[in-house]
Amino acid sequence: MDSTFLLDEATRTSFLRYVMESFGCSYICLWSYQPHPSSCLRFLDGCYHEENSNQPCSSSGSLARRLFNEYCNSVFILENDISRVPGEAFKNCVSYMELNESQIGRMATAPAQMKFYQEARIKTAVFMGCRSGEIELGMSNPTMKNLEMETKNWFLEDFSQQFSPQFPQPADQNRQSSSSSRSMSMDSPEYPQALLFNIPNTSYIPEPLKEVSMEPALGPPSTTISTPHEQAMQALNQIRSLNFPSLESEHAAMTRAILAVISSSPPSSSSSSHHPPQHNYVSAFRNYKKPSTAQLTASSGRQSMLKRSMAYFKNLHLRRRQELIQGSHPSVSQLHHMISERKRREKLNESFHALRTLLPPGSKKDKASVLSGTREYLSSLKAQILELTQRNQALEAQINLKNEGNNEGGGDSSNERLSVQITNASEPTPEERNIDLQVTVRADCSILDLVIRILDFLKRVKNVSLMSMNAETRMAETSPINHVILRLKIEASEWDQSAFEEAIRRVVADLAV
Amino acid sequence: MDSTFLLDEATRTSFLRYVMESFGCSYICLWSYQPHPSSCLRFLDGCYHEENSNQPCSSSGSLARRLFNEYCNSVFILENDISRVPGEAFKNCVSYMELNESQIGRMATAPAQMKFYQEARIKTAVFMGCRSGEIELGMSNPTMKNLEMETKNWFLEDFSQQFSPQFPQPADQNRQSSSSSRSMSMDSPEYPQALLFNIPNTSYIPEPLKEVSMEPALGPPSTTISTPHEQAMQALNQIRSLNFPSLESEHAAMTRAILAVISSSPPSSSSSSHHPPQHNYVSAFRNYKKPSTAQLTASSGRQSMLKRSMAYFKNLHLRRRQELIQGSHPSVSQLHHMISERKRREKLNESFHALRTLLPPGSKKDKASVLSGTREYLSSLKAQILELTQRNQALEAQINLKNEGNNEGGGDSSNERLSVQITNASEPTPEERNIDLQVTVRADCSILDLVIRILDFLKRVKNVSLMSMNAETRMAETSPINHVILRLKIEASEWDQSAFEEAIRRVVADLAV
DNA sequence: AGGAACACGTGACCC
DNA sequence: TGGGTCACGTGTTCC
Repeated sequence: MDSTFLLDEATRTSFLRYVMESFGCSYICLWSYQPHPSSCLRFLDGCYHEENSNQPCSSSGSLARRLFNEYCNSVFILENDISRVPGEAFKNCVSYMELNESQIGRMATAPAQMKFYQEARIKTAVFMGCRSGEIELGMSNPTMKNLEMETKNWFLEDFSQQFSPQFPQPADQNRQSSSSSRSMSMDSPEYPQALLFNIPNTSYIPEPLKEVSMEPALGPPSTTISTPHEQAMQALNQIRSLNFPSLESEHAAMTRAILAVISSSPPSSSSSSHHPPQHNYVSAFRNYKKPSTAQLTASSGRQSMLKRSMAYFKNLHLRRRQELIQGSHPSVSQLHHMISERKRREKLNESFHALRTLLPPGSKKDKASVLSGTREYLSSLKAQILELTQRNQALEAQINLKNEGNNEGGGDSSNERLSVQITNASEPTPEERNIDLQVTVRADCSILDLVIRILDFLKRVKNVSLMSMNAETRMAETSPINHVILRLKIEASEWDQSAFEEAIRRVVADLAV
Repeated sequence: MDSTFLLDEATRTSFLRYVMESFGCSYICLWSYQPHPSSCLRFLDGCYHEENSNQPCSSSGSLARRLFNEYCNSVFILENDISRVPGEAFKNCVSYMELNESQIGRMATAPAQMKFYQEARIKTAVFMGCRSGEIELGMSNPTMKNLEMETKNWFLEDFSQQFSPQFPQPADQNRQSSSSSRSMSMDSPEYPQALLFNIPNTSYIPEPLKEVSMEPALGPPSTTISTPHEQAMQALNQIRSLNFPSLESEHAAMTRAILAVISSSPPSSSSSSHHPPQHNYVSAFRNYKKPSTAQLTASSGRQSMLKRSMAYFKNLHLRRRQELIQGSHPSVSQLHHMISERKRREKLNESFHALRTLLPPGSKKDKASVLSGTREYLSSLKAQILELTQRNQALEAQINLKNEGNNEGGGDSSNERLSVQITNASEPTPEERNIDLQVTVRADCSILDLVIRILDFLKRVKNVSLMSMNAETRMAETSPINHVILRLKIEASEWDQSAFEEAIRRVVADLAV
C-alpha cells in the first residue's frame, strides 16, 4: 500500500475518492509518517463525504465536516507506551486493523477526532499500516462482508501476513468478541441505499442506463433471510443489480466511471467534467510496458494499481453474485487465490527483469528472447570458462612450479612418462592459428636437452614460429617432472595437428627413458 | 494433427468417436501413410454413425455401413498426376480441405467409396493432411459455421498456414463458388436435431439433466431470421441451450461425458460403463506435469490434446452465443488469438525446459526457481570468468615481465640492442646459488635461435643446470624485443659472475645485428 | 488491421 | 486441506 503514498497528488486524490465511493465509506485519510521534528503522523490526503440525508446541513459545511478538517490538522506523535489511532497500525506494522464503534472511541485521543467520530456516526474504522504511514478509512454503515479482503485487494502489496490480524486489542470490552474482526453490530439498520451513497445520484452514470435504473423498486423483503450478514449482502446486491441491469452495462459503467474520475487532472471538487465518453483516457493508461525511465518506485507503480482496480471492479459484481450462491467461502478463497497468483506473477516478472539486466545489452527485451538469449549467453559463458580454465591451467602449471616442487602427489592427471598436448590459444582463423604445445616428461632427463630437442625440431619446421615459451623442472616424489610449454604461431592454411603432435612425441621419445 | 495418429489405440478410438459426436458428423476416418509396398494411404481408425431415423435398417448393419466397411478396406495409392480423395490433402500438405457434395462425387475414386457417399447422403467432407497421413470426416447435415476453425481447433498443431486453403480445386464446377470454403448448399433443410444426433439420446447424459432435457420443445419458428447461416446457428443454439439449461450444467455434463468416454479403456462398443461419476479419471489426466519419461512425441502429447478438448468444449457454448451477437468475425479472430497464444506459451515453455537443462543439475524444477537459479548461476559464471581473466592477466604479467618495467616509457630502461643481466634469485650459499639470467635482444632475430644458442652454451658449462626458463617475443614500435629469462642453479664454490655474463653476451652478440 | 507480447483471473492439480 | 504452481483463454496495448 505504500504505492498509494507514492502517487502524484492529482491521481492520489482521485484514487482515494473513488475508493471511498466504491466502498461507501464516509471518509478516508492518508497519514504520512514524518520523522523530522519528532516521529509523528501527519495528514497527507483524504476526504470526507457527508450523508446528505438527515443532517441539518448548516450554512457552509456541517459540523462533522468542520470537525473532520480539524481532525486532519492534528498531528499524532508516536509514542511507544500509548495505544492510539492513528499510529498503532503503523507502529506495529499491522497491515489491517478493524475497529468497531466502542474501540475507536477508546483509542482516539485527539479531541477533534473523537468528536468527529461521534458526529459523523462512524461505526467502523480501518487502519492499515505500511512503511510510508497509515491509511485510515471509516464508515457509518453496516460494514461490507469481507471488508478486509476488499480493502487489501485495493491497497494490496504485502499480503503475506496472516488474515486475522492480532493487533493489541484493548483488554476490556463488553461487546461480543467473536474472534473474527468482521463482527459488526447490526442494531441500527440503515437504509441500504446509503451503502453506495454516491452511485445512484451522481452524474457519472452513463446516459443509456438512466432510464431503466429505477424500474424494479427494491422488491419486497420476501424470502426468509437468516443472518444479518446475508441481509446486508442481499441488499447490496439488490442495489447493484438494480442500477446495472446487465453485466455488460455495469462493466461499461464502471469503466467509464473510473476513467472519468481518473482522467480529471485537477483534483478539484468532485463535480465537474462529467461528459467525457470521448476516449481520451490517455493520462494514466498509456506506457503500458515502458517503465524504462528508471522510476519503478515500488514493484508495482501507479499504473499497476489502477489497472488492478479496474480489473477488480469489473469482476466485483460477478463475484458478489456467486458469493450469494455458495456462501462466503469460495469468495475469500478465490480472492486469496487471485492475490497469490498476482504475487507469483510479479515475482516471475521481477526475475525476468533481473535476468535481462544480466544479459549482454542490446538484446531484445521480450520475454521469449530473454529466455533464449540467456540460453545462448550461458553456453557462451560456459565455453569461455572452459577455454580460460585450460589456459589458466597451462599458465599455472608454468608458474606454480616456478618456485619449487611444492604440493602433494598428483601433478598431472596422467601417469605416463611422456605427455604431449596441444590446445588452441585463440580462435583459429583459416590462414593462421596460435597453439599451446605442452610437453611433460616424467623422467630424470636434462630439461636442457629436452628444450633443445624441441627447438631444433621447430627450427626445421616451416611456417611455425615461436611466440613465447616456458620450461621448468619440478621435483616429485618418484622422479622429476620436466614441463615445457610453447606458444607457437602457425601460418599455414592446412594444419595437421595430430601429425605435428606425433612428430614432437618422436623427437623427445628417447628422453623419457 | 499428427498427434492424433500417435495416440494409443484405445484413446484414439474414444477420441475420434467423441469428436464425431461433437461435430455431428456421420463418419470419421484416419488414413495412415505407409511407404512400404508403394506409397499409399491405408485405413488406420475411424467409425461411422448411422442416422437412426429414416433408414430401413436391415438385419445386421445397413447398406451404408457395409459400404463404409468396404471403403475402409480400400487402399489408396498415391500418384502424382491424379487428384483424388483421400490423398490429395496429404500429397499437397493441405491442412484443411472442404469438399461439397458434387466435389466429393468428382474426386472419389474407389467404387465403394462413391457408393458410400451416396448411400450415407454425405453432403460435406473434410480432408486434413499431415505428415502421418490424412484425417477424413464427413457429414450429411448442413455444416456448422466455421467448420474449419472448429476442426483445426481440435486437431490443431501447425496452424501457421493461411486460413483459406488454396488446394487445387477441380477446374469445373457449376455451383456457386463463393470464394469462402464455408459456402454450403442449404436447399435440403434437415431436422436441426440431426446436427447433434447423439447428444439427446445416448446414455452418457448425466442423470440430473434428463428430467429437464425435453421440456421447452423447440420453440416456434418465430422471430424473423434472415440468412440460412443464422438459421442453422439459431437452431444449433436452441438445441444446446435446450438440453443444457444452465451453463454450469453444460460444463458438468460435457466434463462427465468426455470423462466417461475417455476413461473406458477397451475401445469396444460405445454403450458400456456409463455410471462413473466416481472420480476415477486417472487414466488420461494424471501426470499433469510429468513428461519426464522422455516421451514428448510431439510438442503436445495426448494429455495436452485431451485437456485442450475439454477446455474447448467448456467454452464452446459461450462463444456460440457471442458469435450470434456480433457476427462471425470475432469468433475466428478469437480462435486465432487463442491458438497464437497457445503457441507462444508452448514456445516459452520449451525455452524454460531448454534453459533448465543448462543449469547445474539438482536445482528445483519450478519456473521461478529456474529463473532465479539462472540468475545466480549466470552471476557466478560471470564472477568466475572475471576471476579467471584477472588471474590470467596476473599470471601473464607475472611471466611476461618478470623483472623490469617494460611498458610505458620506451620498453626497457636501456636502449642498447643487447642486454644481459644477472640477479640472485635467492640468497647464495657458499656451495650453491640460484641466479636469474635475463637476456634481452632488440633485433629482428629469431627467438628460436636465441634460445638455442644460450642453451647450447649452458650445456657446455659445468656445474650449471637449468631450473626453469621463459622466453617470448614482444612487439615494440621499432623492432621486436626478444626476452629470455633463465633460472640457473650453480653448484660451484667459486663463481665468476661477470665472466659468465660476458660469455653469454658473446654467445648472442651477433644476433643483435 | 492484424500479429505479437503481456497481464489478468480462473480452474486444475500436487504436496 | 490449503498454499503453490501451472496452463488456459481473454482483454489490452503496441507496432
